Amino acid sequence: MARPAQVPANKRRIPRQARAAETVEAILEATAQILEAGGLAALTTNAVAARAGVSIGTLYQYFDDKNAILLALARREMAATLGRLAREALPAAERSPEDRVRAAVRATLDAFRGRMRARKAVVQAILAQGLAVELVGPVASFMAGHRSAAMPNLTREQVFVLSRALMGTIRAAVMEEQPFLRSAAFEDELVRLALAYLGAVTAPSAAAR
Amino acid sequence: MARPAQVPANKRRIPRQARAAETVEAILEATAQILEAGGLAALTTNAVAARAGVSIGTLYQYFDDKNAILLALARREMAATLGRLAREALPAAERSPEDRVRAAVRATLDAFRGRMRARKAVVQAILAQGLAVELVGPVASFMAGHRSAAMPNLTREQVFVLSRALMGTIRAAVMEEQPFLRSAAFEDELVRLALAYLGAVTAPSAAAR
Amino acid sequence: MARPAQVPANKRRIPRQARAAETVEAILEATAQILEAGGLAALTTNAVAARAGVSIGTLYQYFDDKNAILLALARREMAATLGRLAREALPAAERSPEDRVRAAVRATLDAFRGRMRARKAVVQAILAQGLAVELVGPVASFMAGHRSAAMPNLTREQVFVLSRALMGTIRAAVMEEQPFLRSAAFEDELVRLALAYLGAVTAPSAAAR
Amino acid sequence: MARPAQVPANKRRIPRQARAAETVEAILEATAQILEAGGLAALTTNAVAARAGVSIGTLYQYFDDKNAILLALARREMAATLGRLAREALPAAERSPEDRVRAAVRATLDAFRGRMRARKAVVQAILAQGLAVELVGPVASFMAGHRSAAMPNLTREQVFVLSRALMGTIRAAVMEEQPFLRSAAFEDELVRLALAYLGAVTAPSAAAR
DNA sequence: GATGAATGAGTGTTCATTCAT
DNA sequence: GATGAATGAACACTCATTCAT
Repeated sequence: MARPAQVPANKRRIPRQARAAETVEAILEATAQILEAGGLAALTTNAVAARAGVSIGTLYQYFDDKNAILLALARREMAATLGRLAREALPAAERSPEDRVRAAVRATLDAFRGRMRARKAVVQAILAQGLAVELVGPVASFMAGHRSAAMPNLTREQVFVLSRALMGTIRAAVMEEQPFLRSAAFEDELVRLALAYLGAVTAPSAAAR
Repeated sequence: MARPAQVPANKRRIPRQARAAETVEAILEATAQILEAGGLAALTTNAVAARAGVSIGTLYQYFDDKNAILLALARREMAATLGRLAREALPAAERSPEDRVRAAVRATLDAFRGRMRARKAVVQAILAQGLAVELVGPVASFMAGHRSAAMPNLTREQVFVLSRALMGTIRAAVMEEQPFLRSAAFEDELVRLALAYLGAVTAPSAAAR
Repeated sequence: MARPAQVPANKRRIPRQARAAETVEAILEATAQILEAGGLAALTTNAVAARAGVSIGTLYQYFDDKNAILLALARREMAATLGRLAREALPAAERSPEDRVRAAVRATLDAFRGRMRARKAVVQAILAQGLAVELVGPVASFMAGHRSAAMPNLTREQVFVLSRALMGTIRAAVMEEQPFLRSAAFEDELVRLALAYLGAVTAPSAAAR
Repeated sequence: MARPAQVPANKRRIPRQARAAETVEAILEATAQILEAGGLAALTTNAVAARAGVSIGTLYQYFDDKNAILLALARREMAATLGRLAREALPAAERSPEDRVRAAVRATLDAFRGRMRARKAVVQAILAQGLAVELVGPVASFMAGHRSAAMPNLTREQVFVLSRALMGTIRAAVMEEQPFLRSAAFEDELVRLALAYLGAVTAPSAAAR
């Protein structure tokens, strides 16, 4: 009777009490930890519930299925990356192009420096479901959007190439667990790559078919 | 690298007779077809055996476990890519830098244009096991090795950035099933990216820390 | 029969206040609706509580367990059938035997014509627990009792055969969702069956062992 | 390779070896026993496998799902009933109508005299899925078919009423575990019911609307 | 060598029920 | 009295792998 009218499109419970919010957080944290420790193969619903200190039933009160947990985690991580971008890259907007690019590169690198294996697994799971666009999209459009202010409009392919070249390289470094992931030299090369490509796009002399 | 013969140096039988080689081939082909049709989730050993027209027991006569099949398939695909590189990129070696880069890009693109889903699944499975280095390595070192002939020595990081930027971008296009994967515009941008980066590395004016 | 009041004589609260009675009614109505819409498989206590606009805890304040709800619903439906019989069959008592039989048949058919799926599910659930006697009993004894007034005393077996033949045929029509359930032809045949059997019992020439 | 081409429309294995046939039989027998002992509620796939002395995986090698086991059992029981009908009712064909009806009634009663609870559960399960027509149909059409030789063609409703009145009454006796199920008096009344109805249908004087 | 029947640990998921708030 | 978050036993089902034939 007279429900508070908060019930969303998806049928699962939305936490209204403090305890419930804590539970959701515990589940996501447990998921991240398990991914971190054992990768995607170790991620079972029972394991998540156990590590979250929650019964399996509770887990299903907040998430439709195993996948939904992964998705929620991915969204959370993406939101964190966007936040970092906003915090680090935007303030650099008035400075030189190089500074701006470097800020963006560093924000992305930072995003991957924390829980590598967890991120790896999340990324993997997301890609396996064709949800990449939904989740990577915001980050890419952020990059493109804020660059177009001082730069020629990039084509669809150019935005894609620039964002994926950077993220793909970082991703590879994460996946292959390259030792130089945290080095300044690696960051420098990424910046060089982005600047060079942007320069080539702006002055389209070469590389014409 | 240079393994003695087709199948791993493990305890399982190494096919010495024609029929055995056919069986192995049938299993690998069945695996590729199933991956292509249904992705990694559809790949069960029973399904592979059935499609290969072989009993499940026979399958285990040639492969230690499910993973070994995937690995063998990955090796086969990598070998094909290397072959393409050798065939397409090497003959272009005497021509302009752009031609050489374009040949390499096209060879890599070609490698991904066939069985996208199968490749996607193989790549996914391989990455999930941290075997990327072993398998991607040869391709990367090929690129680096043959470029250094007419080019300044690249640092470890630079080889990594160049190869992974290209492969990562292509990989992303495959994974996200981007419509422009087969377009000339996409190939052009990849070439532009590689040339720009190589140019920046050669003339290291900007982007120095 | 003549139970003191609505709900079982068990340990759970007997509604004494208006609001409580409404709650019980809401729960029963919700149960019927869910059975109607999705059958027995869709009947979960949580679904009932939700549709009744009541918390799951409240539901358990009025019913011992899920089964008790089903039982209460069954009793309610049986009471309705008995009421219909009393209303339709008794007034016909002074008329011809055929009229009386037809009135009884129609009353029974009517009882099944409303919420077929709900009835089906209730009947199913009841039968599954061997409670048929308790619930079908009253109806059967009604038929037998009121017929014996103007008719030779029937043996135990005969009462059983007559009542179950009619109810069993109707039940089968409901369960199999026969299209002619609502047809006049079907009702005619049921009447014919009952009259023929009654006639044969009265004039026991044939069928003697 | 070169499979014997026995593979049926459903994907599950059809037993080709003797051992396999035994396994299927063991599973069906276990199912009947469990139903007999504990009813439908006790029928879990694990219980069936355990009682059959078979692993749960084996069970699923021969049956698509739990339901399929029940269906197979139902079919087996129905086949038994049909066999009994053929054996008992057909030889009586040249004798009096009463003898023929009695033979049919007895065959049906016999069918329910064995494992009452198992039958009860099977019947219940079948009805719950609307498969009644498929399974009861043959028996009903047998009754109708062999009667029409010496008797007026019955309408759809009449065949239904006759067969379901008999089976429904027997079913009720089984479900309610009536003590007279095995008595001669009960059989007599069933015969009387069938004969009376057939007589009334043949001489349609009464029961016209 | 080949077969395929058998295995069983393990998975995701449901839902009746409890009890602290 | 009412709430709804939490519980966890139980379930149906999968699939990599073994081994007697």
